[in-house]
Amino acid sequence: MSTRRPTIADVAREAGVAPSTASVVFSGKTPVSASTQARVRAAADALGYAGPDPLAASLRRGRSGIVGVVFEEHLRSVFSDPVKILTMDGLADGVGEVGAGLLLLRDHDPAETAPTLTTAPMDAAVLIGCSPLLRESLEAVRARGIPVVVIEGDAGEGVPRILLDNREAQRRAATHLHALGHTDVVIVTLPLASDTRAGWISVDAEVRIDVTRERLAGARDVFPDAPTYAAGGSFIDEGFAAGRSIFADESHVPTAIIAQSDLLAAGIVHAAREAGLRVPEDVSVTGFDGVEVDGIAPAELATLVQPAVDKGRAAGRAVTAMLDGRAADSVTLACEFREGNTTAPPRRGARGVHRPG
Amino acid sequence: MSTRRPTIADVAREAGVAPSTASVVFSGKTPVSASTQARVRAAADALGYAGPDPLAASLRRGRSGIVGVVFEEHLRSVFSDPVKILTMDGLADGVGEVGAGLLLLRDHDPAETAPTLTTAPMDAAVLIGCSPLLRESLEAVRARGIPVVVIEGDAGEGVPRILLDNREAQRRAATHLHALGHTDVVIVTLPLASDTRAGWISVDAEVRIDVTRERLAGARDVFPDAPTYAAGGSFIDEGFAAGRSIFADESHVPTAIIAQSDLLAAGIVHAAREAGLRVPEDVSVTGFDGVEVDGIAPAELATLVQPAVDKGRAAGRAVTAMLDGRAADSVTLACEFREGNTTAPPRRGARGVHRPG
DNA sequence: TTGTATGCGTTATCAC
DNA sequence: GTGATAACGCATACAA
Repeated sequence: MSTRRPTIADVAREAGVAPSTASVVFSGKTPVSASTQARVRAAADALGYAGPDPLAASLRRGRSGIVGVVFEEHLRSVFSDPVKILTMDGLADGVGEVGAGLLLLRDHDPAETAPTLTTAPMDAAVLIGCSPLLRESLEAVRARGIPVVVIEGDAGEGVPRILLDNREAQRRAATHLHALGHTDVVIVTLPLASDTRAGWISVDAEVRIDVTRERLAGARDVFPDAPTYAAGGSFIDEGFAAGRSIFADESHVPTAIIAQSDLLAAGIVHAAREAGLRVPEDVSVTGFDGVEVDGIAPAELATLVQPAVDKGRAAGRAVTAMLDGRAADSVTLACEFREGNTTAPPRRGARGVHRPG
Repeated sequence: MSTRRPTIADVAREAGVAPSTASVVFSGKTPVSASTQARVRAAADALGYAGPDPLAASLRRGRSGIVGVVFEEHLRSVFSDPVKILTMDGLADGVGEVGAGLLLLRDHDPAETAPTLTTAPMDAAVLIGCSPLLRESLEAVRARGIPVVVIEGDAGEGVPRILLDNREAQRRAATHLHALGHTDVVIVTLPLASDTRAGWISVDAEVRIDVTRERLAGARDVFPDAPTYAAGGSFIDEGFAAGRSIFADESHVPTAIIAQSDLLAAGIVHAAREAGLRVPEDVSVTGFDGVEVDGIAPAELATLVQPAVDKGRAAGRAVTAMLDGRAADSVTLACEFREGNTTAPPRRGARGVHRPG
């Protein structure tokens, strides 16, 4: 018994044909007579040959059939973020046309052996978000001549982007609050960077994550001086922590809170209830994303519904196009404001601007 | 200007060293003097060399750093199934230790170019579910000498399995209903096969999907003759359709319904309400999975909470072990019954009322 | 229709 | 510490 697996050369020898002939039998690229075909198959069976080695085949033809999907955070967080899940759904759909597999990647890898943005065998890459950190490795990827598409981020010149109208959309929510009469508003943002801690931030704090920056800008277009708390991630628990911090000082409770995600908003609603505040009578809350959040019924968040699935699908199409050698354009998708029931005019006797204590 | 990308050989030539030396500079496997190291790096920069080609490197070293995750259904369905998402989460965690990337695959591919179970460049495979259809391709994979682990399925001899105590768990729910006095029970199952249509099935209908079969067996251990409706998938809408069918005949409404998933159960609750039935006063409902389902509050499903994340993590660990050349054992994880508030003794006047106890 | 020859880009192994 | 060489396993252009 030979210790190594049989190769196509072995099969060819066993069948008494040339390696190229055997190869063609498996790929079907060229007509082969039924008799030799049968001989080759028989030889393959006899030897326990399982078909061409994917790695070798890929090397030879220069394509792996793999599209890398790169996330900024820890990989498992993808599966806890409802928006990302929807986007992946759309992406799977979009690349399905070209029939590629999706390889889940992180930007930099703690372990040594893992495939990363620079070392994964992929034909194209889709970045979800694009921090400055990621932008470096991206340079290497582009040097490899691999098509790249970015969802919600800026990867520089020549990289097609799939975007939302984050700033405009967030401004719409803020305008809605303003029209109701709110002036005493607190903003709760997504993380400022991939490694920041939660807490109150100053007006001129540097925001390294695009989505966060855009949505913040939209809110500040209407409420330039609103105190701002940056969360550590888009989780209900983070929103809850933010809410506790905001409601800690009972003598200064804002009349409205603009959260940059629905999960954050849900946590804030929980915190408000804990503090004995009614939503929206005592405090209005708006979210962002338009995902279904469990556990805050009968509250139904005022939010910006984003086309999460379409985002992924658009990215998939862009990748497909580039792989075909066609050009791909950037796309901006629009969010839709859904009023819900978590906003109302400010309560009577609202105090002045809330200050973090 | 050469039209092709530079290779490590080009870099070596440019730097005036041997290809092997240049290679070592990038891999760091062998000490290299600082000076040559610098020369090589400089040459790489000058040529715009982006590092070793992953495909070629993988071919040479026989490892791609990729773990394939295979699903029975359309790939995008993964992202709409809360249980699978949790399992993926755990899996990402589990393989993270060995630092592998996760490649999402379908078992058979409509398009030609996509990597499939048999053509993807992977070091190991994790199957989620294992239908007879899948079992064929699996043979080919094993022939390639690739370690395989199956979650919730049977892939035959020698393939480690990560299982739930589906039958026992479902029996526990059925026993609970029986103890409450129910005898007039309907079972709503998951799909019988990957392509079946929804509808009532006979007692001896063939069930090709393992999970469905096991859970059905558990329910029938207690209610052998219960009418059974097979859903077309684990969706709220499917449960709703099942419920409508069940409640269509007002003169004969069962006192309890055993659903094989929480999503199905949620749909059944909706259908019950639509039919003017109260849950649990008029009809009891049990689910399976223990995922949070939105929209049925204040109902809280009686269900079997399954350790979805642990399932994935266990699979990841098994893969890691096999990749290290160690043996991996099958694991059976236990579900926990959560009573919720959707079960109660059967309503008066129900056929065949039993005394509780 | 089949066979021949070559290269895809690396890296492991050994000698120096 | 560095270099020569030989695979890794396959697919394709081209000749027969």
